[in-house]
Amino acid sequence: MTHFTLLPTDRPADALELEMLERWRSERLFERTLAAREGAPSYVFFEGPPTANGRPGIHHVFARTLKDLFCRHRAMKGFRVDRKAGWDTHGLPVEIEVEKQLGISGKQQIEELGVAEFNRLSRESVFKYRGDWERLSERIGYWLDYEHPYVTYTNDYVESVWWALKTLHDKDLLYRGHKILPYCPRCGTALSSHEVAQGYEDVADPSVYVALDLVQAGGAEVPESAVKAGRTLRRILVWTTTPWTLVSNVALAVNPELEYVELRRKDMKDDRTIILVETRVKAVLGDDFESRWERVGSLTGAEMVGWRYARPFDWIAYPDGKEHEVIVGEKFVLADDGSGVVHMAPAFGADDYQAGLRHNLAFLQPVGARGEFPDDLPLVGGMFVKQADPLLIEELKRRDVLWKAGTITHPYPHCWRCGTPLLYYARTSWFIRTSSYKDEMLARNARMNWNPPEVGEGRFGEWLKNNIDWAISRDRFWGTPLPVWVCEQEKTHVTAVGSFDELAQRTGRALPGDFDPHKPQIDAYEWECTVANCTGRMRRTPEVIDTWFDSGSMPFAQWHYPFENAEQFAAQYPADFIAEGVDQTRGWFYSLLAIATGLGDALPNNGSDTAAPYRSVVVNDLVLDAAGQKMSKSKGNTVDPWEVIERHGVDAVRLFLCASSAVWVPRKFDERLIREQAVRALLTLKNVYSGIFAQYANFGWTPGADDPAPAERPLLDRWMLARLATVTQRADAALTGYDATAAARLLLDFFDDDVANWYVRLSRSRFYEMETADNRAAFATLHEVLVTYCRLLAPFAPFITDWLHRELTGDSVHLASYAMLTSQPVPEAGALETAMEAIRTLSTLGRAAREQAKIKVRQPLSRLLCVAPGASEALLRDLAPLLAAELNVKQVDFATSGDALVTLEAKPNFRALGKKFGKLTPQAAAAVESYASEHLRTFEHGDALMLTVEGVTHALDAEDFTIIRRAATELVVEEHGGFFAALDPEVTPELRQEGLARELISRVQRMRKEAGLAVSDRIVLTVVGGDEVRRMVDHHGPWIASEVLASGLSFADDPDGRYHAAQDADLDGIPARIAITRND
RNA sequence: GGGCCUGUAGCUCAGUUGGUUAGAGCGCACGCCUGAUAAGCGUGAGGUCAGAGGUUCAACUCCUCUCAGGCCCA
Repeated sequence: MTHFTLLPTDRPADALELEMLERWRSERLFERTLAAREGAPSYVFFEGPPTANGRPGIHHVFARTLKDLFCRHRAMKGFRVDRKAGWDTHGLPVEIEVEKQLGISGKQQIEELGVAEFNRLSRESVFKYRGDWERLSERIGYWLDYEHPYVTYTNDYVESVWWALKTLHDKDLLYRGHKILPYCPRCGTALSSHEVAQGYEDVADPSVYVALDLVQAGGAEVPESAVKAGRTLRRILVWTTTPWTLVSNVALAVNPELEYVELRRKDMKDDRTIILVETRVKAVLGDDFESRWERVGSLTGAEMVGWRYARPFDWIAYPDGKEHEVIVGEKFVLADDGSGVVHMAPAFGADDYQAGLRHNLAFLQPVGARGEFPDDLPLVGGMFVKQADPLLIEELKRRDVLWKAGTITHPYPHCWRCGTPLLYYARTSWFIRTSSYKDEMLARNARMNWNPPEVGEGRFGEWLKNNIDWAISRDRFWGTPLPVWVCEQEKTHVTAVGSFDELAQRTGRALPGDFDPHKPQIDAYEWECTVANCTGRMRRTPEVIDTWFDSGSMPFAQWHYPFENAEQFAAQYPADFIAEGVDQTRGWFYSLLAIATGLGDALPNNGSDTAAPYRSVVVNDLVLDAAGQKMSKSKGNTVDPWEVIERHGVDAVRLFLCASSAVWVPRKFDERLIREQAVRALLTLKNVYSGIFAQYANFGWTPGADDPAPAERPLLDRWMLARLATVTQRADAALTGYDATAAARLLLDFFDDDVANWYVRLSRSRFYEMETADNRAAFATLHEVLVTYCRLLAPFAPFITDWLHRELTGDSVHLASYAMLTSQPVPEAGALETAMEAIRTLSTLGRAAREQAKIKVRQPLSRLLCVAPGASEALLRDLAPLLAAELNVKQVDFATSGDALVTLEAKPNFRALGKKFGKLTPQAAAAVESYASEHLRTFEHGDALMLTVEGVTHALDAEDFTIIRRAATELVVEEHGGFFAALDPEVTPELRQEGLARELISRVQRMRKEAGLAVSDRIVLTVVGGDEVRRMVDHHGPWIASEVLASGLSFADDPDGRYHAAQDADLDGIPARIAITRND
């Protein structure tokens, strides 16, 4: 006989999960699930590779749960879902980790250590945390092939990336440029826009106004001041938040279209004027400036173009042949802040640089790669530029050009890894010309199924519209080396190398067996320039590439395409599905798209009319702490996933993460809520299995041919199966549509509400008496429900569902399909669900009526009169016994319009009436509501009903209003939404007696329990009491005996003999004494 | 300053294409059950749907603005 193991109750939350993990491992279950789908159509998933240089946190659990969830669902739907793990192993994060470990900092110290040694340590460091990631991923049930991961530093991977870069180069999409880039002086490298995006922080910076002397205006020399010796009469006001760039000032910019004003002090102690943009006068000089200043004149920006001024610092000589100390007109100058005059330092600002090119301005760059001024500069020589600000402000004051100095708090980009404020800095860099195929990226993006859509259209789409070329080179050490060789004599002679073979060919000798494409080894490869008549040598450009280019290459590089696995890659591209956090919008989501679009038909299935490289993407938002604060180490509010999992089990954590709110809304991580929602839901599942199903099935039920066919089972069972089919279909649809939250909530609600709280509760007694048809029907139905529910829930809670599914069927749930166990359609399923819904509504109303009448459910009552609109009357009648039992009434009647006690009312349907009557809807509705009962009765009999409102006449039909039946009686009435339950509160002597019998049964059951009797133990029951008790026992004796498993029941005047238990009882106000003895 | 999201009961969240008593869980109050029992169930009280305008016969729902919070960008 099958034995269903009961769930142990007293074990830690995670004990069962740890057991399952061990089982999965020893069975190699993941591999078996893949093997089971051999030859099936593929559902392609790309794993975004985590950087294994920090411990995974709870937000990683979230993202990985989502990835796992949809992959499991599709696998159960019959797809083959390969899931290759991957590791992002290059880049600054790794280098910084090594620097920390060595206690060194910056490029210089790395070079002192030796790049070879540094990169050796980097390679080792990468997997310092790999164990953590693998253990946690396994623990949370994230199924991924960790035995064959792609690793971005391997030779194969690097070679594929080289191929991609060369392909882009051949398409003229890779070029070297000179641009102002955000630059981290500590790390010594430029950052890409998506890296910069991660590091904005509010900081206090100087806000400095300087007043610079104009020396030439409108072609004439500006006269000297009579008051201030050596100064001119006119000055222009300039604003900056980076005083250190004033050292490199070469020009001022005004907006030609803006109005500027010239002002002079009224007191004449100073005869000099100042010029600034009109709209900023009050902000700069104060609201009351008119009491102190007089307007000398106004002028447009255009008028000032070409004027000359004297720069604030004159330490650096201007190069010959370039313009300097001149006012230029630029439209990017705004009047929102400052003075409407912008100082230009072309080396330190993107706008400045462009203006410099347009106006042939001098280019001063007195700042080294470490962000320091040269040693020979006066005053601030050798200082880090930002630290030099206070000294420079002092110097401005000393020179009497400082107008005012304060501080301003504004967001400023910082290095996302080391926190150093970034400098905008002119650098040579390699770029991918992404802006040249921006439109195609947008077109592909529009074809992608974004969840939620607004991230694709808004956040990502808007950003793509403003796409700028991707600066992919990094002046660092541990990364994929840029496979570009440049002629030392002529920089335009450039060769991109696309494979290791090609490298060998170029150099003319085979690569060594231990060939390592990383720095510094790779830098030793060089050859003679092959351009005709050129005698230069080709040397590798020293940079490595942005690690985002590595991860964005994973679709092909994970297969070492195009050197190997072409067929496999073609079958695994593009991805059907990826999922990452919203922070990847400009990270991986972008790099995948930018690379795939740039490569175009160099990749299979990658036409411009596709959604490649990924068809669907699910974006999850942040995990906040319980108070809604962002988690951060500095706040100390991070959550250790291991601790949470140990406390609640990961099934509960996964369920909570999916169900608590839409995954693309930031969710608060509150353990209290995990307990309330997920732990409780799983507990109900376990209770129903152990406490109802397994416990009693073990008395002798196993699934088999003796079970009645679904069509033969009671209506309650058929309803349950109909619901199950509906829920199966809906959960499947939700997951197919990538709505994890809807699916999770649907499933949790279904089990709690429909299964546990309705089907099981109403069926409980059916499980006690074995081997009847009804008993077999109940077990078969509950078995099917449990098995199917395990399958539906398995993608969310893979542990407990697998344990249960194995107990129930002998097989792992993860080898099952996402479908019902048997799935024979239930006739009239929809009507049955509707009718049961009505019964449940009436049950609520009936209970409310009992509360209102203050009659407890144990006291039987004679009659409940109901109205249930919209449900099949035949089904309602068939279901009525359930309602009668639930409410403990002898009879349930459904009112019909013909009943004498019933009056009819019409409830208008505004939606339908609105279409007919438009503006007259309120009047029409009022008219409908006022219809008399008799009038409605004739309508029910088929008479037409015409309604005229203010001369407008329409025929009304059944859609335009709902007829509500009300019983005009003395009964206790509750109603809601057209549903109506009227309870007859009269307790007749017979009912009273039966109520007492129920009281007695209840008492005895409690005593049995307190006496420690098993549910199957037989007893002898003795009851002592007055006449009323005697009559009750006489009348209901057999029933009482069968309910409490009494083989003997006697009434006595006087207690006698020895009992297992005896007690005085108050049976609803009537004293009695009850004694029981076990009958062995 | 720009883009996107969010604001509904004490708390966490639902609320279909606008349709007239705005729902659930938790918590709370009261009660039931005692064959799921270190469980289970019911009933009830809680909301001017952030605020102000507008469109409409009708707005939690659509539009505009404001406020508050969040993410991303300048």
